[in-house]
Amino acid sequence: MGEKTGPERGRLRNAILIAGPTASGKSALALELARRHDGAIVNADSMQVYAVLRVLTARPGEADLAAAPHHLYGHVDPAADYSAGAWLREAERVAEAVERSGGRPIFVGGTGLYFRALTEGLSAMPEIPRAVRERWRSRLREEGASALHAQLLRRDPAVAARLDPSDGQRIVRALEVLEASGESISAWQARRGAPLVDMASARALVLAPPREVLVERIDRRVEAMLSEGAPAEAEALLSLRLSAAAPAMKAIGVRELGDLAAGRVSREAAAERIKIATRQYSKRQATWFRHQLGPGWKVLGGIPDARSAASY
RNA sequence: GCCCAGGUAGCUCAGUUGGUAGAGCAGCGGACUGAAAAUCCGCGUGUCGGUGGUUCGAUUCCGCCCCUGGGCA
Repeated sequence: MGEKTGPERGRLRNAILIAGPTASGKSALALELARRHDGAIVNADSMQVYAVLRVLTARPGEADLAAAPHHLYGHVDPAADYSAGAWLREAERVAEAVERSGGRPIFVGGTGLYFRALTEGLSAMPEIPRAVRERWRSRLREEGASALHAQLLRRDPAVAARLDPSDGQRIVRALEVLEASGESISAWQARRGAPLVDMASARALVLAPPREVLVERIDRRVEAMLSEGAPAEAEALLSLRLSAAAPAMKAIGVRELGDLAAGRVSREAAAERIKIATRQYSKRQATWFRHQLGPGWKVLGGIPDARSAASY
């Protein structure tokens, strides 16, 4: 809202933040910390918000949900438009409710951008009319990224210069914001949003286990998912016949298990492709956390256990 | 045992009329403000099966050996 807070200090004191790549042990650590600090777990993962995908996104199961309050898990219709902005608004509402009731919010997830939103704020952005968004996206599909980059170069040269001509997604974003508001996206971004989380009083942990450890845990997790209903889950999502562009459709495993269901690949091959995609994803996450998190984060170089959690 | 095909990057393969080799995938490094499990950028990581020979020079040509697949016995 229009309230005046300090430029850097977030409103929310004493939050706990746990970031880390897939399969690094975030959820278990969050549960342990929730137990010790009367915490309420708040999801900071862009895929775990979606209904339907529980196994495939490694969302907490029944036992975990019963052990501590959990928020923002599986509550979004996979057909809905969702975004970092929508998530931040929900996170703010939930965190304030938790705080009012005397609990302590514990944000857990693997989406770096969501943590940045939390700790640095997100600039206000204009609403993009559906027709505008659809038009630029379809032009991207039909004309390709570099044609739209040329467009952007004409309309907003400074922003175009900063974007790679192949980066269709960001080019389209710049174009739709410009068209919807008449103002450059760089002008919107220059007006920094206020952070929600006060880093000075927060405990911020980022998990960074050795790569080999992560790879091994990923392999095991994928096998477990396959035997715990992931194929049926993917088919359930696919049967909704959503646009291929819907974010939930991009969850790792959906495409691969769709191919399996259609008989285009063997179970073996599908498993291997899911493992590879997950490894690549975890690598991008690790890079993000290595370089993009602000100051004040404590790096944990291994898989946390219940005992070591006492010192966090 | 004989014949044929093949042994080149982690994998699948291309190539060098003799001047120490390159694609895809995998992998590694990086960027990141409302699709972020997204989107994008960069990087060959190699006793060219082994060993002798010919040659100024052999992964390439020749001999022998080893391994794999197929065929004949």
